[in-house]
Amino acid sequence: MNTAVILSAINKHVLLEETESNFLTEQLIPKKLKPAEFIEESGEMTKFMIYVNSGCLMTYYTDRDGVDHVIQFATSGWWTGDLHSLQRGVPSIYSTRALTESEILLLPKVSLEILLAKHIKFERYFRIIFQNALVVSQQRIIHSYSSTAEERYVYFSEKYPNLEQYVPLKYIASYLGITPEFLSKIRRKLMEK
Amino acid sequence: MNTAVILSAINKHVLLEETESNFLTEQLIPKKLKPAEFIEESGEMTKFMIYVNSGCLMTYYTDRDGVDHVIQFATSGWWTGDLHSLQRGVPSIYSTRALTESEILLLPKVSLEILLAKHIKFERYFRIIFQNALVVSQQRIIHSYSSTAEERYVYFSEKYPNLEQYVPLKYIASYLGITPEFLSKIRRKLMEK
DNA sequence: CGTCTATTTGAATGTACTCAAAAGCGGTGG
DNA sequence: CCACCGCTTTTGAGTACATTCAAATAGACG
Repeated sequence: MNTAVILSAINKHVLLEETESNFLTEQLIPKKLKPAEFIEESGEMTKFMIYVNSGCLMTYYTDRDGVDHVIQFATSGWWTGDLHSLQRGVPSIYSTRALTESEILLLPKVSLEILLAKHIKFERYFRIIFQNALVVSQQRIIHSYSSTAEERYVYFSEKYPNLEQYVPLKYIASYLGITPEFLSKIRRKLMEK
Repeated sequence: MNTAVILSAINKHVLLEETESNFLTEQLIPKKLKPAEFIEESGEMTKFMIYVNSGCLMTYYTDRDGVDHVIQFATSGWWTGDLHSLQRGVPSIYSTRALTESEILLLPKVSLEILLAKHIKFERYFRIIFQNALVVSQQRIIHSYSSTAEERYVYFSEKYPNLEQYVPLKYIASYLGITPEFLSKIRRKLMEK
């Protein structure tokens, strides 16, 4: 496992100096995950940001009725984790686990803080990352309010065509905010067309 | 109208130098809005970020059926506007207008870029702002998926008790993702309790 | 092959929407 | 000061979208 991928991804947004690249590389903790393996469980303190090098992870929230709600699928090139827990030092309300064999890089909270304080470029990088994520998140809200479940599903499968191959449908249903049974009915209806 | 409010708000996150405060102050364009007055219309390029000094604005999206979907109410101390349009230079899909008499400060796109490039503190400030907004946005998604319309309304009125006094119910319904008729029925049901 | 989990199916139900109409409410002008 | 206008909110009946629950079927893995 190496850090070439993340460095080139970051360099699309900011131009890192040699020292900055090196510093980041030293801080990152590589880790491999097996399918279904947890990297973060709700109730725990979040200790790092998670960068996905390869594979696919999902982050979900379990409500008071015990129902899971997937809030994000993270594939190669995505950051994931619970920002709120990380920043405020409160227990996380999310769990994150691998859906497939995955290679990830962990950036510990302290390292992130040093990175942000000492190396200006990273402030810029994360500002851009968060700004983009915010735009996407707001678009998701709009889309969930102005479309039917069927439209949301069609949109989802067009946007993430490959995800469907290895993500169980029930998690996709959860991400779309519907029950697995209803997703099944939507899919049958679409097949018949 | 003055900039003391915004400066002190920013200083809660980063410590601005005198020169930085001054530079920001010079860039900000104060503006007063009357109720129902637009500051941004969908289809136009977004030219600035909007800081709300006083009053209340709302940002909404009009879907292909002509239905409005409120995505944000911005009261004193909030930033609003269309980040996506601002950053990418594409026409905005959102409209923003005042709900009450409001005083706002406009930060032009170019000024923002200079601010970010030349004054490190602002990268940090906006990184924090966007990060917090992202957390809130994700919580809103979760809440909209794991609660009924009634629960969402109760939560909303507890979280923004004052908003209800001057925001028409139909916009609150829109923000909650329900029809005005249904909100009316929810309210009656709650009154009867 | 058996077991466990995911997916599908169907019937009954519930939540929220649509449409149409009435009631309320604030402003404006005669 | 009241009548009228336009807009918001309420009401009710009928409907549609999505859920629940129970059970059958299909797939994956040891």
